[in-house]
Amino acid sequence: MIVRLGYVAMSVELKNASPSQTMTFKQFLQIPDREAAIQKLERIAKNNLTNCLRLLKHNVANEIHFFRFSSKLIPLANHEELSDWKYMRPLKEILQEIGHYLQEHPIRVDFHPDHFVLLNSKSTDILNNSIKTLAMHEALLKGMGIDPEHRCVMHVGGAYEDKEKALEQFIHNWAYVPASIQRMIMLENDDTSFHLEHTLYLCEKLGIPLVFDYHHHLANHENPEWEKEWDRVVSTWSLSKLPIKMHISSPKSEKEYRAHADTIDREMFLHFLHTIKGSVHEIHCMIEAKKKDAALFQLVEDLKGEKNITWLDQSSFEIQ
DNA sequence: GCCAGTCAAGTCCCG
DNA sequence: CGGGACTTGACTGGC
Repeated sequence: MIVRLGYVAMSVELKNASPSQTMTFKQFLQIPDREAAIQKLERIAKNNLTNCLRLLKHNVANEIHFFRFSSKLIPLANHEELSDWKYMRPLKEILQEIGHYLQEHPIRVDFHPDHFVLLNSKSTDILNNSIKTLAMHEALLKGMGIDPEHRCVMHVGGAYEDKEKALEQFIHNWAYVPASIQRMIMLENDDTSFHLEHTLYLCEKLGIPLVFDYHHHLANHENPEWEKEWDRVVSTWSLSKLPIKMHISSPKSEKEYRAHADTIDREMFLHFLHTIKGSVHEIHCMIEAKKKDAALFQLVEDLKGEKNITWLDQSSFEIQ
């Protein structure tokens, strides 16, 4: 089984390369000239995308083939007071530049909008805003010339005091989600409300790939034996052009179990891999650690010399 | 130049 | 039912 490692959004190694610089609405209102304020937003967005390109180059230099973009690339893109702002126009060139770079240096890229994007809300306002935010993600991918299919990881959403009802609400709302956005989505089991079986239920019913988060599963499960459902998880990827992906992180501490540690616990990761090896040809593991790319490099160091592992490059290996 | 506080979002918890 | 915590990185203001 081939394993490729990726990391999230920003680098702790590459300096002054934040892809998430921002302006709050409050700051926006403090600039008296609205045009000037919008130009500042556009400068920030362009700068964020330029930093994304720098991050991609950093990834290529380190043979990393898997990367999650920040979802904060365009500050206030979805704000209701800025609905007249055509934010995509000034970004066309830099997006194309990123697209060209990705054609020459293929890296699997995707997004993970933060959990204010809720597809199972009963409120049409929240649902419509969520769809709007997803449409922004779609536009960014298209601007880069990337097929948006299965490029956006989401959580199921709010529990709203009744998880079974909340799951049915997701199915109900799904019909109102444009088809092009539906096909962008992957669903992840979360650490407080919707565990693996909940998420599988939706994924199987709606044909959505499931991104298994091992740490979330340890924090939130009904049945601890995820292995029994693993084949079902793999099956949700059968229609995808992309290899199965999962999230890997380690608890910060026993007390702050759900919080992410700086780095990845080697033993936990190896245990997981040995459990699933043979079930798929290739798996992509997204490292979600405080230390971002440094945690990935650390994990690679920690796995060096491990028997049954043959390194393919700086971030990929084959495990027997 | 560092540290504490602020900001944004929707949900959830507590009183 | 209302206010604060939660979460995360960026940013601001005070010293």
